[in-house]
Amino acid sequence: MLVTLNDIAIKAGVSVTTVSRVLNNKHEKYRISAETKTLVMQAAKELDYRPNLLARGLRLKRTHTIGIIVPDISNPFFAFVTHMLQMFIYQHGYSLIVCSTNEDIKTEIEQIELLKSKGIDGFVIMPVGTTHNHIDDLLGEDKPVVLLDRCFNDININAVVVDNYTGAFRAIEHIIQNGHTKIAIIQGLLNTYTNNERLKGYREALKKHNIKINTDYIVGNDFRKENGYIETKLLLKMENPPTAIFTTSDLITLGALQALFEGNCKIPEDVSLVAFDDIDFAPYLMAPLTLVRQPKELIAETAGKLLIEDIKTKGKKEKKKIVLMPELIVRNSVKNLFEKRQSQKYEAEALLK
Amino acid sequence: MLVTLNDIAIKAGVSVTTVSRVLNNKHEKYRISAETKTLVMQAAKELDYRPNLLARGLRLKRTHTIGIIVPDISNPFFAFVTHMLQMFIYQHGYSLIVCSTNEDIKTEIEQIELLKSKGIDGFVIMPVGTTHNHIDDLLGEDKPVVLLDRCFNDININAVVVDNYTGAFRAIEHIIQNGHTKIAIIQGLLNTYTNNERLKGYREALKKHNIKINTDYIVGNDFRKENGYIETKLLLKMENPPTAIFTTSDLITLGALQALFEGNCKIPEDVSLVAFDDIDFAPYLMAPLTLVRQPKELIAETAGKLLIEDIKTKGKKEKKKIVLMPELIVRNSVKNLFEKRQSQKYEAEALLK
DNA sequence: AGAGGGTGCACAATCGATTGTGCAAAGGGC
DNA sequence: GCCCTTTGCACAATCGATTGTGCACCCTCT
Repeated sequence: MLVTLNDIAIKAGVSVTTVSRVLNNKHEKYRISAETKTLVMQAAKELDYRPNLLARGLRLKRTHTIGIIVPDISNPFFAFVTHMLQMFIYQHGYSLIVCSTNEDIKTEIEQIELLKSKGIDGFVIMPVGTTHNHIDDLLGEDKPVVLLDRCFNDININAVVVDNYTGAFRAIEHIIQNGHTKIAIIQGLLNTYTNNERLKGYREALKKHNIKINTDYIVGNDFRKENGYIETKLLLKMENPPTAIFTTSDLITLGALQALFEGNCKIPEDVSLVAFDDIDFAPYLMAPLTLVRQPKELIAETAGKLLIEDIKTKGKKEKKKIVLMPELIVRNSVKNLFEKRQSQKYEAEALLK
Repeated sequence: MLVTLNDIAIKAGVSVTTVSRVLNNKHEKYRISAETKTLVMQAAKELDYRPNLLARGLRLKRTHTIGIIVPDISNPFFAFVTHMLQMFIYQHGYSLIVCSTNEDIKTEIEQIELLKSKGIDGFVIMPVGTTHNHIDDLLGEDKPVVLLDRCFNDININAVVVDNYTGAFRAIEHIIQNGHTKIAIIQGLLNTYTNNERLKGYREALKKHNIKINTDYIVGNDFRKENGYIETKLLLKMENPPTAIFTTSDLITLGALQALFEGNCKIPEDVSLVAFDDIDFAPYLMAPLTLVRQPKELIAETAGKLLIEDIKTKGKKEKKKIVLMPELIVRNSVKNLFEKRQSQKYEAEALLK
């Protein structure tokens, strides 16, 4: 078994109390003599003492552990954010428990309960869905919480999100400015914050440019690859298929690429594609992908800061909602339909001569 | 504060002992009357009791928590394996603490110490480097450990690895069979198990086909993207550049792609490329990538099974080293130099006529 | 009625660390 | 020499859950 305070106490010939006080640097407050102090330090070093963090956590009700609830850590966006967050908090003396929920609200609730039982100091949550009683409960118990990527507008809570609305809006507007009017969107999980905002951006952009919304072009219901694959297949089979597709997550994009590939559809010649979420390989795809990039590093670091601040101030500080701006990266996956018309015009003119 | 056994005891009018026994389903062993049992159950339900896992862990020395030490969770391969592992062990009632080491042995040692202090029940470790005193210590303390992806041949320990040697060997042989002799390898972190094996596969394949090894073609020292980028740039600038490059991790591949892209090098026309590690987007890249795929799901599941078995049998069972076979996926990133010669021959013949 | 056995539960120690309080011993002032 | 202060440390409770042991009480049998 591990070395305990008691072992040190025996070796140093003092009480457990004294050992604890020395090791916690409280020798001044409790007037431990310099002599005793070195004696204890010596013994501790020789025995290679490591505090039992379960016992300490039980006593102090602080575990220096943070829990993160993520929908799916195999999604590159979430994986990257998790990695950054762990790096950040580790520097501040915290460790991270990671829980994947597989986008299932029941699992999410269970995992949060489990983490509470483990006495963690704070939560970073990327919630599924739009109900949030379980998160309200956390707030009620004064547990530090930061929502990440997805949030709720109707509660006062720390949150770090990207302006999904504007991101989607700009993406769609970019497509429209290239002459498209038949634009499809493959949604992620319905009723998530991110999906709602992205859909709103899609709708508003079309509305602004007086393009009638065709609900047949609004498809999908899941952030995963299979969703992107199936919906793209179906879109391609439509009588009046879209000329451009907006995919709302990296995994959806992956599925869409697969379907387009199998259908022998060239991007952007046959179909234009714009994605939400950065994809590392985007520039090197058959068609370098135009996409909406989220500031991933900044998201993770901001969330980490917010949470640790909340823990240190014991929730006294006001809750903040921080909205970060995504960026549209234009590459070469959107066909310019005007140019086509132009060239057709030229060809026509040439014919007339 | 959370509800404790004591709260239930008061509400039910019995002792804490009895409450504990009822809730742990030990009413038979300790002869608790059916009456008392329902009384306690009622009270527990009404108060929405959740056991304090710190206290339980302290007492029982079991926390139902597993720690995973991963070099870099933002690496897609590691992220996927971590996700699968978490899913698997969660079904068995365990949760997962994730620690990234950033390929730093010092961090790795620290993290392992930390996890020990947290009283976790077992480790899954993807170790950095070739020294393993810290892991020997774990074995000495009878902590269940499973190595994953990387292992050491000189200790008796549970491990799940891929046959990196054969994977690399086949990849290089495939390149050779397409007529290449100037083949470069961009290595990952030196002296890691995976890197050593992959390098050995590279060497042996060349040797088998009587191709002299040019050490100028053996470059790189890190599994990250920047390494792939820089080394590819340098390779392209060589006086006598390679005609094919073997990248030994997905992030190295990403960096290499970037360098090739910037250098306006077409794959496979100008340079051939074969990668180790599956990349989701591989089929849809400008040149659909030929690569060595590792059975990721299987790796994770096997490791999970092995670890849980080891925990349940308290290390009584014999240690196993499980070697899984990778698969060479041939796409279109290797140029066939014979065909070129063929066509040159045809052209020459045509000229002669 | 008294012995013997079974039933049903509580006492108290334990895991390891933290901390308010109390109490000797030493030192100083008169 | 006596009282008071200061110094230096230990006692014991506490966090919440688990478990070996002990002990009333009741029933039954002789």
